[in-house]
Amino acid sequence: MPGPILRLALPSPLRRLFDYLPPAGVPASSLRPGVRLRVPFGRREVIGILVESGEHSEVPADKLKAATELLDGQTPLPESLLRLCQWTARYYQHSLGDTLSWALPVLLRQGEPAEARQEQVWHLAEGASADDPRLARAPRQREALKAIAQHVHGVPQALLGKLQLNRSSLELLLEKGLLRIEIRRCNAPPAPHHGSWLLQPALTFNDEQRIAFEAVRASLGSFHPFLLAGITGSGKTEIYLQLIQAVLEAGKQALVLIPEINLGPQTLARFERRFNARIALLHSNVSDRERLDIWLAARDGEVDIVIGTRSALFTPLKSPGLIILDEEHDASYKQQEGLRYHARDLALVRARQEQVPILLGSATPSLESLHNAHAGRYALLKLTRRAGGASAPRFLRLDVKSRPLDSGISGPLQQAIAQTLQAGQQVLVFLNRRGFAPTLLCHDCGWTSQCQRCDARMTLHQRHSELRCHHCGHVQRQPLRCPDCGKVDLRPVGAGTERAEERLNTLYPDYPVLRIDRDSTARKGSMEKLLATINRGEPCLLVGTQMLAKGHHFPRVTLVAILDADGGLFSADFRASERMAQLIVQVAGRAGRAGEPGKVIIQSHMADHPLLVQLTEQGYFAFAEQALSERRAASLPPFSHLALLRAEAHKPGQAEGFLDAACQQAERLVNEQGLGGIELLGPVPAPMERRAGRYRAQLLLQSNTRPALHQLLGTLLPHMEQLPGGRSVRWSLDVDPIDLF
DNA sequence: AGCACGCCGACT
DNA sequence: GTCGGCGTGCTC
Repeated sequence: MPGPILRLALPSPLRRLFDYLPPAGVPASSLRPGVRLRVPFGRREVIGILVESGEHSEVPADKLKAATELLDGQTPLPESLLRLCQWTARYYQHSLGDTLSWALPVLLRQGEPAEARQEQVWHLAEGASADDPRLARAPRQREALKAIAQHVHGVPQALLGKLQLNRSSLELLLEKGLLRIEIRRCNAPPAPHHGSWLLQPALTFNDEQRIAFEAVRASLGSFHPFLLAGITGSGKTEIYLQLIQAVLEAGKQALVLIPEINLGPQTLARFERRFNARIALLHSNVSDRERLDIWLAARDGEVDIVIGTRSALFTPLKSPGLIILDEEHDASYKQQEGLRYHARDLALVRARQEQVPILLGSATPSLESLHNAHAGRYALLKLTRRAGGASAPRFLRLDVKSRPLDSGISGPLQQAIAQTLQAGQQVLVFLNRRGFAPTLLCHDCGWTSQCQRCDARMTLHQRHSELRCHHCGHVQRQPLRCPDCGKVDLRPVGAGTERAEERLNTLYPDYPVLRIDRDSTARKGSMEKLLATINRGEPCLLVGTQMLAKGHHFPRVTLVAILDADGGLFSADFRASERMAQLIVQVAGRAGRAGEPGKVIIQSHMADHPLLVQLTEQGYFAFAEQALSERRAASLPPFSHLALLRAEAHKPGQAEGFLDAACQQAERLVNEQGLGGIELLGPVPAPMERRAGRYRAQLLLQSNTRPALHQLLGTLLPHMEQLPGGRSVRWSLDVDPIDLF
């Protein structure tokens, strides 16, 4: 029997629930977990979510307030979603209320009804035609009919004005039985036509694909994690498609997660070509209203396939059948602010909770996932053959020690590029650094383009005559003379994509150079334009950042040049080599697909670095084994578990002082609770101590076991909320950080 | 977080 | 004289 005390999760960083009395006149039976209630909170009103009911409250009776309104009379939030959020909040040591704020559509947090809205949609009636004799003397009606006929899925009421259709012609057509009105949900994907789920026949599998497909299909209906490790072009997507087909045939829904890049439309198009099904795409440009409508439709089973980026993980499904997470190694699955969750890890939890199989796919799986596969936690499915018989690219490590670099491009590389272009083929030049040059230097007095607010140099963007800080976004005009000594001898140091583009233009004046990075594709449609040019297939040069490495296929590229592999070999970040290897393999995978074998030239000052040798001579999986054994030896993840406490403050030393106090607390707790195998590393100033005008520090907690780490965090955080100075210091916890900066 | 309260510096 | 800076306290 539910008691009179309601325990609510509220949108607040405070890691606890708040007790309320039921709103006046609302029967206790309608107060089920997951309903939203409007409540007074401090001096404002917020929307909370009922987590549980109880008989008693610790809170003194005179402080207890009553909720003002019950928002969800009929349908509470799906229990499965609530459960996932509770797990998430506990794992990431985050407030449940705030976790729900990240997980739910904004409009639900603002009190919008959690019920589907209906709209009227105008359709052409069966057998209706513009040649109907009754329209011979009704030109306006005939035009209106033609306009409606253009829209296969009908015209929603709201769009009539935009199409300049007036109500009266439509009414007359309706009376004549030439139009009909359908009532359907707003923003719901169009209902499938009757008949088969397939619009296009499935492709034929090779043996490896069949084995992988059968393994996952056999596990439909129960929790089972799979790691699909398939080289670029080995046909992973076809496996996804045929598994989804099996899910649709079983009357269930599929959730497909993709990285945060422009792959959404491409993926959607491919799915829409194959399936006669209701497909919804969730990405960052979907409006709040649409997002809510899709959320509701998925919850009600009115969508068959949900495709989306990180946050789509929290889309409720009425009858989930399968979760697919493509490019599972991609860092965009990890949220880097607020609730710092990893969608890949949470997808696993969700799959287990909902008893569905989950398929993680990648050509370059993360070391974490490979480790899980080795440990038997995931079934490993390998695809080693390229479909269509294209051969794997050949790698060439080019030692640039003591070679002159011309805007980052060595002599031998210049020759290789020239040969490729002369052979009528395309070249891809990869450089993971935007702008013209990372620094501007006064040759006379040594001044550099230091950012005012960060411990970093501002990057020269020559095309816009600007210096930009890539860390805080500060922009200023490019100085013509040195701000310190006034001399006119400012020199760009180092090279970014803009400089490489300029140099390549000079070196190969007969061929177009296309730059692809965040700056060149910022305007809508510019990426499509660039891709269209590339796909025409004429010889040209592509220069760009990791944007080039993801998803798109360039069949006419036969030479890939990686200008600088050293960052991945020298960095202090223990994940740098893994990321570099993934990037190299992913970029290499863009080349040589149409029968012509691809060549990949990697410039490095450490051309015989063991990891680079391993990667280029024996492939990604050999590299990964080597990297994993190094991680094991150093007790780094996945052989240990990390949590990172970050703090920042306006005054120097303040953040460090705060973390010092936290560290002492943590030490005490470790001793009190006899927690072994935990190390507290720090606090230390962050690798870039000053950023956006704030001084930053961090404290790393490392543990041999996950339970010990979580036990420590569970007791440490409540103390930290009460630490003095907690208000002038902004701090946050990152469980399983993926970069330590 | 959000929002109020409260106590000290340069401005209409 | 006050407008407003951010330290500190609280939210069932």
